[in-house]
Amino acid sequence: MSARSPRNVIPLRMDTRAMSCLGCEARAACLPAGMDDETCARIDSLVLQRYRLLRGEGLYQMNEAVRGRVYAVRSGHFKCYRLTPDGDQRITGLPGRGTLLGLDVLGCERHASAASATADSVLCELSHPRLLEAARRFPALERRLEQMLSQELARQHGLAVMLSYPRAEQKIACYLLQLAWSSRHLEAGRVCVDLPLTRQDIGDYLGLTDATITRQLLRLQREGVLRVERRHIVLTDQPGLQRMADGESGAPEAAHTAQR
Amino acid sequence: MSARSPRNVIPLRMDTRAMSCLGCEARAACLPAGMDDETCARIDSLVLQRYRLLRGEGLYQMNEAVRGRVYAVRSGHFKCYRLTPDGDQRITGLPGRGTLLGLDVLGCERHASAASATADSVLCELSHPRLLEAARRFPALERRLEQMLSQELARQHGLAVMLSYPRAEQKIACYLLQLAWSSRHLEAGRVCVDLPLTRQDIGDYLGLTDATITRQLLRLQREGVLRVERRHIVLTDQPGLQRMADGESGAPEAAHTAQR
DNA sequence: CGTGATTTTGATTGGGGTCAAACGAGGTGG
DNA sequence: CCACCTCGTTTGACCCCAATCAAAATCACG
Repeated sequence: MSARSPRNVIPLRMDTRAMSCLGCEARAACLPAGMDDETCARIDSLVLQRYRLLRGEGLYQMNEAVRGRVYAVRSGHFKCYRLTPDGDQRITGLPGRGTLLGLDVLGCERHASAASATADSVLCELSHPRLLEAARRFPALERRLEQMLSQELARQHGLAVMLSYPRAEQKIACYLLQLAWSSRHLEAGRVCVDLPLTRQDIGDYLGLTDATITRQLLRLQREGVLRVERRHIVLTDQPGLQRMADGESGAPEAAHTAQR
Repeated sequence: MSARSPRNVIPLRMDTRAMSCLGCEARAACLPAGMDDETCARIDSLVLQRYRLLRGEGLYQMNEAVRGRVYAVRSGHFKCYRLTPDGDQRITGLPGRGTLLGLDVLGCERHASAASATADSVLCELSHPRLLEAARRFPALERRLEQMLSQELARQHGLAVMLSYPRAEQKIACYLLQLAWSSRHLEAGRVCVDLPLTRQDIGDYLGLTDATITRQLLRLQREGVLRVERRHIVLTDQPGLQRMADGESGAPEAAHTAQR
């Protein structure tokens, strides 16, 4: 009902380099991307507070009053979703490390979607008006802000494309590739990803059901392009996965499947 | 292959009030929304040129170099889409009157999606750098620009929600309601809309096929919520259509279909 | 070690895709 | 004015994929 309760507001020590933007692991993907330490420190000084949110905790609810805040994801993952009249959630985005939350409500009075953490996370809270004011004074920040908005739009376009794929296999392959693209950590030479969501949530995101997610993942494993270990996925054949995302089925039957 | 060919660049007379932003029919939905004539005239002076595009003509192609331009739709409709490797299009957005095109490529070198007119249209071309510079000088414009970006993001969220509806009926109902919301012209007391797209394109937009669009439209007609006359649709029972978009089927069998 | 959440698995069904043909309207040229 | 062509729409038959419902299994956590 109410906003995020104050007990979750854990003011982390912000004086150390590690806790400031300077030593942030998301620095390269966040507002200060590509900027020198001096500019980065200026951006850091815009941060009002840093929060720690536990998996499952909400940041804001649907229809909650907008408070002129923008949040940067320092670590963890979030989901943004709307609740339909009949009670199930439709996910509108999955902001991860370095992403800004709250850019979609500038002219609005109330949030059109809710946001909650899908993993233990740390957020940096900024005042939206102060951020804009700073942008006006520092052109580099202004350009970066525009770029991030633009990226966000492009990301949403990608989501629309993914959602309109006809086959479940394509959607999941595409989703996994996206994850692999952002979280690049290797394991025995293979790209591997940790799913930040339950099967249920992945299903909501892709317009499928949890049962289908499970089945398709196992199918992809059977086809030999990846290995599933609960939430941990090892991509053993990334090009093959890419081919599936592009719509080419496992069986190479189609010699000339030009559709249009 | 190449950009919009120069012969389509029809420099319309811009000196008259009717052709300027002051007398534009999209004024209330475009950049100068809510501004006085003086500010509106300033915005008008930012317009480099106005183009007339015929139905089917392209504005830019995928992978075309970005030229630092932003386009405002003065009249008509556009579709933005990506081509998949196997040749069919995935529509990422359907900008209409008053919308800005080209906001999604600020930090990019090349367009990730193509744009073309789905109806005879008039575009206003602006220089992106000059627009931003003007925004810096006029806070009202800056706020409006942010608001439009924000709106665009919210629109995309709505698209994602629509695409993840499980049933074709819901998607189409939702799409029609969106159309009705923007184009409000009445006919014998009933809201009616003219589809700016072919069945094929609507299908691409909603992740369905043209055959399904046809069948669902006729089904909705049989259910009595609308009348189909080629591209012209009369909504005879808007609340009923809304109920369908919300997922409540025609048959009121479900007393407690809580799913989650 | 029990409890609830998450994941897996199975059997069944229906919605929408696919393919193909027929139809209709608008435009062009003879 | 009509023949012709093309594009968009309608319609039908068939089939497959993913939803649904339900139960079992596994994991996470106190």
